[in-house]
Amino acid sequence: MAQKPSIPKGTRDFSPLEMARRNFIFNTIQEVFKQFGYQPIETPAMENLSTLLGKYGEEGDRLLFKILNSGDFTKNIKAEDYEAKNLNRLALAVSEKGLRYDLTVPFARYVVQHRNDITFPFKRYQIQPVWRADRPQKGRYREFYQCDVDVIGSNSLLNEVELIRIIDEVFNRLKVNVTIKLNNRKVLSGMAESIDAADKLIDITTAIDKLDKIGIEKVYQELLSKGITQDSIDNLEPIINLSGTNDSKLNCLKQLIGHTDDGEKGIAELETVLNYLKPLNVKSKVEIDQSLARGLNYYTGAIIEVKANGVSIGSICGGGRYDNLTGIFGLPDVSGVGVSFGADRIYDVMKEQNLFPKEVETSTEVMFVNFGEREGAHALEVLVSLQQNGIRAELYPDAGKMKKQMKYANQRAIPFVVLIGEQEMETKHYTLKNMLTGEQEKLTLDELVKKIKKAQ
RNA sequence: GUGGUUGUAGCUCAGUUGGUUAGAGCACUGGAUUGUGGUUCCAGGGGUCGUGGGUUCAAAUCCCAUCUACCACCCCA
Repeated sequence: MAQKPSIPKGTRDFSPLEMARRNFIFNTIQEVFKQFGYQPIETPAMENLSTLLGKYGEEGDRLLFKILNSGDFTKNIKAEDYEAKNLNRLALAVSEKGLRYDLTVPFARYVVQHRNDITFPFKRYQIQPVWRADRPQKGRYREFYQCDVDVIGSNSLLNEVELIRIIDEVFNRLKVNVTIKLNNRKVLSGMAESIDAADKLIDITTAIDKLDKIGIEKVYQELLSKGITQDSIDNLEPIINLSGTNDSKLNCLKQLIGHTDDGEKGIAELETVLNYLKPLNVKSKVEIDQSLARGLNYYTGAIIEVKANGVSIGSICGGGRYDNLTGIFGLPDVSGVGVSFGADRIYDVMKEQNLFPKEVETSTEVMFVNFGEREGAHALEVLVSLQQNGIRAELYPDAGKMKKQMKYANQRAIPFVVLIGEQEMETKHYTLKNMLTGEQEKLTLDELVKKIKKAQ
C-alpha cells in the first residue's frame, strides 16, 4: 500500500467498460454535430498564458493550470516580487504557458489566427479535454471533456434554434430526460436597468442565478450586501417570481421591463427563438428561466443551460451568444453562439439512471477455444471467415485448460464460443455455444455466420 | 481558496476501555471436473491498518501535520 502509485487529484483512469460507455456518448454527440453540418477542429492542450489570462475573471485565473518554463525558470524572477510574495507576478515570471480552461477561448484565438482561411459563418465542433485547478467534488473534475458546437460570424437567431435542436437530438439519442432553460442577457440588463441598478448587473445576475439553490430570501440578502437598495429589490421581486408558461412569462416581462431598450430587444429575441421552435417538434421541455445567468460575463444574447431531470448534478450542457469574443484578440464585430456538452457529467447521469445500452459493452462477439496446435490452426481459418463477414472474433491464444478459456469468455461477456476439436475438424460441423443460455449446436461455417449475424 | 467528514486485503467493510500472530464477504489462484463458463464444495496466496511525526511499557485505536476521496461555500461542464 505504501508506495502504491496514484494519479493527480481530480483525474481518473478509464477502464475498458468505462471507455465503451464514454465512446458511446462521444460518438452520439459527434454524429449529431456532423448531421447538422459542423466541422471538427482541434487545438493544443496548452495555450500561451496571455491567451488564457483575464478571460474567465479573477476566479478563472486562479483555476488555470500553469506550466513551468523549461530551462532556468528562475531567471525572470524579480527579488522584490519574491520578497513581497507577489504570487501573480511570480507565476508570470516562471510560466508562460497554461492548460486550456475551456474550448471557447482557444476557438476564438483560432478564428482570429486563421481568419483568412475561414469561410463565415463558420460552424465547428470540438471534443477535447480541459483542465481546471478546482477542488474536486461529485460531477466536478480537474480534467474533463467538453464537446463544443459553435457557429461564428452570423447574427441570425436561427443559430440559437439550431443549437436547441442539437441539444434535443443528442439527449433524445442518449435517452436522457432534460429541461432546456433559456434566457437572454439583454433581459437581465433590462431588469437591472428597470430597477435603476444598471451598474450592478454582474452582482444582480450572479445573485439571482442562485435562486434555485438558496431560495429567494438568501438572494435578497446577497443583493443587499452588494449595495442594492431595498427599493430596487422590491421592484425586482415580481420579475424574479415570474412563473407559468413561456407565453405568460413573456407577457409579464413585456409589462415589467419592456420599456427598457435592452429588455425590449431581449424579449423579442426570446420570442423569436420560441416561435421558430414551436412547429419543430422538439421533445425536451424548453422553458424561459429569467433567473438563469451563468457566470461567464462574455454572453451578450441568448443564455442556454441544460439540466438532467431527476438527478442532482450541475448543468450537463450550457452556452450562449457572445457578440464580441474575438474582439479581445483583435477581430471585432464577429458574433458567435455555441453550447458545450459536459461528457463526464452526462456519463454520471446516465450511470445513475442506468441508461447505457448493454450492446455497447460487447467487444468480441465470438471466441474460439484453443485445443492445440492443429485445432488452433483450423480455428484460425474459420475465424478469418467470420471476421471477413463483419463479426468481431478472437482465438484464445494458449491451448490451456478449457475451464480457464471458458471463464475468460464469460468474464469478457463474449456471447458466443466456438469449439473446434478433432471431431469438428473431421465433420466440418463446428460446435457453437451460446454463453447466455448454455445451448450448444453443431453448425457448418455458413450456418455459423448466419446464426451470429442474426444475434448482432 | 474557506469550512466539515473520511481512509484497515484488488473491492465493500468488521476490529471491544490502547494489550499477544489484524478478521469477514466478494474477487483472485489451485483442486473436486484433462471437451465446457456463470451454481456448489475444499484448499491457498494477499495488509508494515493512507503517509510522516508525537504521546505510551504498548497505537489500526489517542494527538498533530500532510495527502486522497466525499460534502457545503466559491465557481462551474
